Amino acid sequence: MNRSASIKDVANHASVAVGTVSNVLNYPDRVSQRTKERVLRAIDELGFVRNDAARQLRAGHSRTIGLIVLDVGNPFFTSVVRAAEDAAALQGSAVLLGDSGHDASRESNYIDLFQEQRVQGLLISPVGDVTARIDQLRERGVPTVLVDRLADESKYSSVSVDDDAGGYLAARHLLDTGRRRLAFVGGPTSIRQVADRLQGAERAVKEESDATLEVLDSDGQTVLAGRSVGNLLVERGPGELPDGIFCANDLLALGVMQSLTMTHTLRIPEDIALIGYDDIDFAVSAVVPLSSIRQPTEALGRTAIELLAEELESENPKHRAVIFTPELVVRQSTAPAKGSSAR
Amino acid sequence: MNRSASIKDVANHASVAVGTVSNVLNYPDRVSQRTKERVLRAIDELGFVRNDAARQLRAGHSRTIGLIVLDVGNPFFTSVVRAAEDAAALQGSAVLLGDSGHDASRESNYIDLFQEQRVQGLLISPVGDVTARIDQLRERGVPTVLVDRLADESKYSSVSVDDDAGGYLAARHLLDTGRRRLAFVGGPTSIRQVADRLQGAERAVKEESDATLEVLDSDGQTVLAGRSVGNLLVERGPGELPDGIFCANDLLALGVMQSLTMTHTLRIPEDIALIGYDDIDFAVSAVVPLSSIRQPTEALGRTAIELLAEELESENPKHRAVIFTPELVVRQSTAPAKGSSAR
DNA sequence: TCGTATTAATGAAACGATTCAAAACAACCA
DNA sequence: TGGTTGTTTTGAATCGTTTCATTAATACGA
Repeated sequence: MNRSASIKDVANHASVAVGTVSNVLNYPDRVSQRTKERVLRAIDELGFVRNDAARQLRAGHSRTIGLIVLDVGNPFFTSVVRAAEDAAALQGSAVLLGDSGHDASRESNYIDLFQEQRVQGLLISPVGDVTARIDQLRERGVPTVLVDRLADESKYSSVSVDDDAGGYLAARHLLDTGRRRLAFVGGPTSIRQVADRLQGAERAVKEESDATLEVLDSDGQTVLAGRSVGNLLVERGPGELPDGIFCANDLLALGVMQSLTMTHTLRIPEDIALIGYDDIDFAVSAVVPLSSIRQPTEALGRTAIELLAEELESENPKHRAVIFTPELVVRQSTAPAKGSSAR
Repeated sequence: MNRSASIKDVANHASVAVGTVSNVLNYPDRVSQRTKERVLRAIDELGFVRNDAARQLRAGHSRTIGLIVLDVGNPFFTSVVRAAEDAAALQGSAVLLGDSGHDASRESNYIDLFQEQRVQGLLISPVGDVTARIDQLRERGVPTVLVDRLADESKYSSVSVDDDAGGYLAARHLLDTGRRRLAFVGGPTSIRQVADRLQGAERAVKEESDATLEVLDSDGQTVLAGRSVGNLLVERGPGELPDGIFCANDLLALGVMQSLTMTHTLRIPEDIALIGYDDIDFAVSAVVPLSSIRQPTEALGRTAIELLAEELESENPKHRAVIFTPELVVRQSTAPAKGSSAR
């Protein structure tokens, strides 16, 4: 059996018209019990499987949604993807996944591919400026929702996380547990996320007249970069040290933690409290379990699908920019210092 | 502009027949320079994009390959996926990715979906026993290659990694660097991978008459499980300790490392050498950079696509089971003990 | 200028599902 | 029995490509 059975084969086998087979598949109520059974038996006997290509050719659109992320290996996106897939499945759509790997040309290739596939809509965490491309897609009836990027609500729908709020949350937590000499460790502030988190932290520190915030630039966002910063810290005199450190992500924090704990002169959290960002799996199983800021990735993925559904339903575009607030996860690395009066 | 332009629109706009437009797209050589230019201009002006559904309806098959993995969040699979995507792109196919999440029903849903999409073939890292399903697919002309699972070569093609060899490699390395009292730390040996790695290690140890191997059961394969095992070790008397530990994966090894380094009584690698498995990103940035066994994930993904291509080309099935050998990655955690004569 | 060989362009048919107006059938009452 | 209403079933038309047998155009030599 080389060619798979078509609806016509099923119709012949069951001695009915093709339209009837189609009705059994799509509008079972229109078909009498008797013929329905005959048709279903024929389907079973022939091992008939719907040809989706023919289906969507007729329908004019597919039942798939394109999703392009910057890096599927990044747990943040992995989680967003999974939530989006689940939400899409609920409304009967499947997700086509593309990984741009921060590469604009790969991104462009995926948009081309998805356009050929006539996806219902596109979710994209863009590499560069894709507004022109998105506008063009919309003209052709393919709505787009931006993911992990705040967009001008009058023009596009988007889902994003408030990094400023996350930074505030982290710094506020350090202050609330009695720390006053804070330090921010983060890569180049040209990265929006880093800049926003720093800004939020500054906002929190300004609320306390006796608190200070020192900014320590890191060379990237890796464990090794964090260790370098940590090594600089341990060489300082006791009076020059911060008592609370907020790292722009968990990898940096783990690196800092390594330096501080390796030398055995500084204890976490007694001498220095430490908090990261992202709440990666490793945070909980660090030598000292790491406090962190968790991003609502499931909500991001789910909401992105919902916004897309909204765009698909209404003809006139009424876009929404949904901004989520991250969540503080407290662990041992920021346990209150002895004798401090946490408010 | 609601409906996107079709090949017919392009033909009208350029005052040629539809067949000519199709030829410009598929066989540019058959078309004269002049008309080719006219058609291309029309395509550009109308923003024409091929409708892939119509295309594959005509062709009878798609240009996509289905890939179902157990967990996209697992770096092992992430890497396999990326390699498969790249290899597929080279031969002009795209990969549809499905994440079964170790759930047989999700797996089954993806197989259904891919069958409706008329994928050219299927790569699958199966949850349960899918042989019946695979046989059925093959009858309908959809070949399948098993990924990360060794299959009976007379029946199926597969790509897998030799865990026994990996275990041997790890233990042999510990022996070669002078260690003699080895320990294996690993979860339930009901997991095939764990059992095979242990078996390989035993094989290496048997080669040295003066070497011993102790098996320490861990409760799962996590950092915390490793730390528990490590805590038991540090309570032992000096004479009862192993001098080389092989952990069934890197997470366990990192946990063991945490326990040993936290107490400051035992040094890595001077007192105890430590080697893991998988070579995750964290291995290199551990407090003591961790030696590990790297699995050739890129080769797995690439080869899976190649085997699928072989199955697609030849009508009569001549399957191959390709087994890859993992690779030793030496880092500081297994640096030779002082004064030992590594051979 | 004519015939022939070569190259280019044409357009109907096919792929397989869905849709929908029309036909067939069934049920019911007068 | 005939008419009316409601329920099932039918099958041609359609979606947008590609294919391929035909036809048209062009080039070339005698």
